[in-house]
This record gives sequence, C-alpha cells and structure tokens, in this order.
Amino acid sequence: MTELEFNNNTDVSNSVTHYVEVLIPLALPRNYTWKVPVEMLHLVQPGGRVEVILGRNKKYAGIVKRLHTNKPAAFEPKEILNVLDDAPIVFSQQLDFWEWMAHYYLCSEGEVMQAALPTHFKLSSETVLLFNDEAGDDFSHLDDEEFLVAEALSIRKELRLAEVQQLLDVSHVYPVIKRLLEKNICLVWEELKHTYKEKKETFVLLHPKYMQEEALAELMNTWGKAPKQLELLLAYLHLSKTEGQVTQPELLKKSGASAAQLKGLVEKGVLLTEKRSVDRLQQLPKEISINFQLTAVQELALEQVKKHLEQKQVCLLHGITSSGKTLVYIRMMEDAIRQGKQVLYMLPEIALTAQVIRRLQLYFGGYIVIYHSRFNPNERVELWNKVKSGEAKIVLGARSSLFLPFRNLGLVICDEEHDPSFKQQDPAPRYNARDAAIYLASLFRAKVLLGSATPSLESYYNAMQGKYGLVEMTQRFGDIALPEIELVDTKNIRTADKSKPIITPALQQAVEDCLTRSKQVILFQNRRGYSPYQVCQSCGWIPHCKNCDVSLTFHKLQNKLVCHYCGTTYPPVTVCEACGNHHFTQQNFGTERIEEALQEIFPKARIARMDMDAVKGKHAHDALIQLFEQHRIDILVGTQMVVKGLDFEHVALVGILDADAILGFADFRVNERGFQLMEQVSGRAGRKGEQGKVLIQVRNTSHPVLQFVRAHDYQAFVQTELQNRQQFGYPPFSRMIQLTFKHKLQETVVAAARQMADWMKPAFGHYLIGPAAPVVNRVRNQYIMELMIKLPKDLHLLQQCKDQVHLLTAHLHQQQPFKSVVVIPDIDPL
DNA sequence: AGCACGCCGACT
DNA sequence: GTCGGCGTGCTC
Repeated sequence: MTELEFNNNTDVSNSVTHYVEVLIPLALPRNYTWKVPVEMLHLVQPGGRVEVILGRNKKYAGIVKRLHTNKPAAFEPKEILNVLDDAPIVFSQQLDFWEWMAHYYLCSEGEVMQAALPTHFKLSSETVLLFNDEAGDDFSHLDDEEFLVAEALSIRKELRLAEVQQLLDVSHVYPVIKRLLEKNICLVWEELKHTYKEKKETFVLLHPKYMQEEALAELMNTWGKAPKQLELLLAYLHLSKTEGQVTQPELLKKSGASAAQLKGLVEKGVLLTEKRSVDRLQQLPKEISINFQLTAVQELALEQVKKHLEQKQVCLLHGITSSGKTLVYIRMMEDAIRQGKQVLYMLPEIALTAQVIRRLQLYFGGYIVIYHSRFNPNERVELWNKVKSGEAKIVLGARSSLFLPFRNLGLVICDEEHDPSFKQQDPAPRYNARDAAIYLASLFRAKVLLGSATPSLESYYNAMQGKYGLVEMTQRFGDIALPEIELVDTKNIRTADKSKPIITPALQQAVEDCLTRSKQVILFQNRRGYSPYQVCQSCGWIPHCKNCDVSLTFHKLQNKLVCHYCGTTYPPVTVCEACGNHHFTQQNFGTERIEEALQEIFPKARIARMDMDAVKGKHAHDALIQLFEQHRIDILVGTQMVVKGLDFEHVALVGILDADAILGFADFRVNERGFQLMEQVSGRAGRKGEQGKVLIQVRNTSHPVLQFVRAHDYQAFVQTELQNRQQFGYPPFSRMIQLTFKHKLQETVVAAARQMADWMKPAFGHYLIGPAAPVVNRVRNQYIMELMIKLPKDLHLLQQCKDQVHLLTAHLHQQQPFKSVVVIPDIDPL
C-alpha cells in the first residue's frame, strides 16, 4: 500500500462516519441504514454480510448494498455488530439484478434476497436463556411454570427458545421468560445461528513409516497374532491401490471388518485415521467430450444462431421435437466455456430429469453442476460457492438458478421457453425467469438463446419484429414423420351413468394394437385424483371445501376428498347434505380413475401413473421414468409431468383423454396453452424409427386449435392467434398488470377492489378490466377479487402505472376498513 | 418475519 | 374485575 493510499484511508476513517445500506431478507418497505464503527470500516464491502440488530434485539445477517457517508436525517442509525464475510457472497451484478427485479416486479429487495439466497446464508438470531448464577437454587417463590424453566436452567445453564417451548405451553413462553427476567433468574441473549455444516468424513491412511515397500513387507512377514487385522490391512492396501483415497465406512464395508479391528491397527501405529471436510456434490472429471457430429441442417441452425447473436442479444430457436435443439445448445455451451465464460442452462423444474442430466454430464463432465429443488441447504451452499469461484462453468437448473452468483456469465439458454412454470406464482418476487434472464444477461453483456418447439407468442412476436434473432428447425432427426393425429368425437358416446367416457372404443382398440406389437402408450389427463367430484344423484349437490370455494376431488386410494387449493382432506361423503340421499355418481375423471379403468380393460398390461400424488418421494419421478425407459411399464398415465422433454424410444401411441378440459378455460391464453400442450404431448409419440399416433378424445371437435394441432402447423396457429390478440389488444400487443385483493370478508374485499379501480379511472380508465371475482373466489378462508390492467405497449406508461399502483396501495391501506386487505401486484401475469 | 402495544370477549 | 385473543404498526 502506498503512503498516499494509507493516508487517504486513515483520513477518511478518522474524520467521516460511514454508513451502509443493508438488505435484510424480509418484506421491509425500504432498505435500512446502519452506522459502521471505525474499526470495522476496512472489513465492510458491498455484497458481504454484516450482523445487525433490527427491532428490539433481533439480530440478522444482512447484505451490504452500498457503503456511503450520507448521514440519515430522519433517524439515528444503529451500529453494525460484526462483519461476517471476508469475501462478498454476491457480486455487484447480483445486487443490480435484485434491485431491477424488485422495481420491475413491484416487491421489496428483501423479498428478492429471500428468494435468491440459500437458507444457510440467511441467518437470524435465536433467543438463548442464560442462567444467572447469582440467583442461587432457592426456587420456592416461583410458580410451577417458572420453576420448571428455572430448574432446567440451573442444570443446563443455557436453553434455546425452542427448548423452552417444549417445556411449556406454547402461549405461555414469553410471559414466563419475562417474569424470570424480572426475578433475575436468567438473562436473555440473541445468538446468530450458523446453520451450514461442512461434511466431514474419516479417511484411513497408511502410517508414513510403512510407505517404503521394504518396511511394509517386513511388517507383514513378521506379523504375529491378530490375523483379522492383517486381513484388514490387506483390504486397505487393495482399496487404496484401486481407489486412491479410502474412507473408514467404505473400508469397513468392503473388508467386512469391525471398527474395533481398525482401531487395533491404528493403535499399533500401522494405519492412521484423519477427519477431513469433503464435498457434498458429485465430482466428475473436468473434461469436455463432444463426440457427435451435427447434421447439415443442425450445423446450419448453429451457424444462424451464432450469426444472430453477433448482432442481437437474444435469439429464438424454434425447433420441432426431435430436431436436435439440444445438440445446438451443447455446441453453443462448449464455445462459451472455451472462452472462459459461464453458462446458465434453464429448464422447467419437472424437465430436470435424471435423463437430461446424465446426457449433459456425458459431454461436460465435472464442468456442469445441477441446481434443483431436491437439493438440501448444505448442498446449495456448496454449489453457490462453486459458481462464485468460477469452478462451475455450466449450471443446469430451474428458474431459481438465475440467482446464483455468476461472475462471468457468457450465455443463458432458456429451454422450453414457452413453459408457464418459468413464472413464479406465489411468494414475491413474481418474476418470469425467461424475461429476467434477459436482463441478467445484459448486466454481463451475455447472450440469450431461447428454445422451444412451440414458442410463446411473446417471444415469437419479438422475433418477427426483429427484436430477437429467429432460427427455425423444421426437420426431425432421421426425418421421422411427425405423429399422425386423430380426433375421437366423444359427443355421441353413451356411458352407463351419462358421464364422460374415459376410454373410448377407438382408443381402446389403438392401445390394444400397441400392446400386441409390444409398444408403449402414454395417456395424458390434466387432472389428478379419481374424480373431480361426487355428485348427489337426486339433487345435484356437490361437496365443497369449507375453506375454499371449490368442489372437492375424490381420491380413491386414500379414500378421501381432497381440496386441491388448500390441501385439506375430508372423509368421503355418503349422505347428501342437501337432500339426505345416499346415491352419488362420479363426474369427470382424474388420473387415478383412468389407471383403474385401464386395469379393468387390460388386466395383463403393466400400468403406472405419474402425477404429483404418485411421485411424492425424492426419486420417485426418476425411478418411474427409468422403469418406463426400460420398458417395464406398458402404459403410463399422467398429468403435465409426462409432457416435459422426455425421450422414450418405444412410444407408439399418445392419448389425450379430455381435450375439452384443456380448451374450456375462459382465458385469453387458452388457445396458446392448448396448442402447446397438445403439440408437446404428441411430441412423445414415435421418436425413433416409426411414425407415432396421437388420439385426442374431444366433444368440441371443431375447436380451431385442434385443426392446427392436427396439421402440426405452428406458423398458421401463430398467425391466427396473433390476429386474435391484436384485435382484442392482448399481449404481445399490450402489457398486463394484475392486482389481486384478499380479505376474510367478502364485502370488504369487493369494496377495496372497487375503490382501487375508481382511483385508477382518471388516468387508466381505458385500460381497466374488472374488478371481478375469480372463478374460485375464496381460498383458505380469504375472499379474492381481481383487477386487470391492460396497457398499450409503452414503457413509460407501464412505469407510470406501476408507480400509481404502488402509491394507491399505500393510500388504500390508510383507509380504516381496508387496513388489512392484502394487495398483490403481478406484472406480466400468466 | 418478529415483536410490542392496544382494544374486546370468556373466565378465575 | 383480569387473561389473552389477534388486529396494527414499526423496525435503520
């Protein structure tokens, strides 16, 4: 350090007080400021964590956003207690990204931070009771509850709040602690709890004195008693030769020896044991082996993508199923990492299957890391650090992997770009990972490649307008024909109880054909459970959830009625509450019901079901896919889950059991959803060798979307749908903001929504739709109202509207009756 | 998210 | 009369 710098430094720290703007992972209305004690100044850095007190004495680990010298005028800042990190845990790009996201999606930066950081970085304090030794041991003046805690404390000296809660009745904890404090029996202390634990394993090593061959030979030649120990030693030598490193559990397992025998060898000074921290993440060799050749068509697409990305930040790759989009991605990723850049490859969560992971690991080995919801908090920390250090070159993950601390991002790939699950629905930030990725990439001047067989209208429109590059791959690999699509009209098919047919004769015949040719079948139904509702045969009464305004779904296996909105379960009804009748029929059908029907029709077939209920366990999903891959299942019945990017060789038939349920929603996106869903589902048929077949069971056979699906004509579909959207001013020709109002009283929520709409009318009257109650207008005992704002495409107007929403929401909360009305803004809702 | 403060119902 | 329910406000 030069003298000048040194002087500068001391000067500043002596004369000016420094402050830090800190992000706390809470929905606070703004960021708060703390004072930096002089001695900590040189340790504080943006992106690093500091320990601060918020409120009475709760401690948090917050992230420093900014270091400055502007003394706040309105309040006296508290001092930070500690600096927690030597190195920042996020870079400036992440801080900028968080700020952008909070502004764009109308939430607090704290909420973004909450979503972004692995739990182990978000420390908050835990109350610890300390025994006051001067209190003595006479507790006779205490009441029963005080006595219980005091006695425990006198023995243990220290109790966590959670332990006190176990000792006492939940609601009594605070008053009792308060009284013990007053009586000087204990002190309270807030302790920041660190939750990340390194994983330690015990390694076994040969004692250095036996490293020489002769010494070792000598030892074994003169071995006296304890033949079992000699056996163990030999096992160790063998293992260390084949594996390099030997861990204690591995050695004991492979040799069949006991811990005592190992201990004997250690005591003799032959072997050593050593605890070391180890990596939780799977380690593969760091090598790239791209061992495939692109076809001429694929090569052309790759060149076009590269060319577009020289000019534009974003390129859309529209490639029909099996056209080899992934191969293009792989070559793009290879380029990026050879340039020393990092790559983010985003996929919808359920498409992150073992199948996809294995495939990419094959090419990129240890350069690729996976980030999905099944990772535990400790693994997340390790992965975070690997991305931060730059050791991880490619991240394959779902939407939340956007938040990883990339230092040198060069390329983002958003595969299945159209997928609605890229939009986060419930807690804030309600971000769209595809759109946010484009902003994130811009912070790094990185490129974005969007890919889909059925691009969203937004992206395709952007490409048509020249905002994005556009590359189309219209040929399937090996020139396999797209599946033939056949509609099965269910209008005139009679069933015994007048309900919808589950398996029509035509479908039954087709399935049978497949089974005899030992081909596989996938049946799709967008609804889990057995039957959506039980209906009273005489009066039409349907059981409803007591917390939500929805009918209950019958799950036969659990023999329960389940509310799919709040998860409450009820015993099945046997008596109609309205008329006392005992006869119920089941209307419509879910995956569970289909599975049962299939068992009846095809008793010899191996049938499995894939939906949220059937794949609850950690690896159940992958296990099921593997069974299907190995052709140990003939018919797979499933919801959305079967649609996502799975690649099966022997599927000759796909059935969509109730297309009316897909096309019957009153939403301007139904056609787009319907087309994407059916096109994606049919993409599962006939992937190798022969043309597949798709049967669509539907009443409304003249629905326009079906004609496009039949012809596999994305272009025609887009043209028609864009015309519709333009005519009614829907996205991509407008921008939407949705406001959701929630309150436990219906009158209040209705009045609040109307009030808000009235306030917005002067400036935005043309653009309002509603307010209106949604189809399901009560969930978890909260009534719901919705107000839509449909704005012409104009960034200035959008910003103005967001500002207005922000302001008026605050205004609404000042009105006495609306104080507790929850207002949820959703930007670009789906 | 906590946590404290304050205002109404069911009890010693 | 009091305990304790939760609605409301505030945290640098």
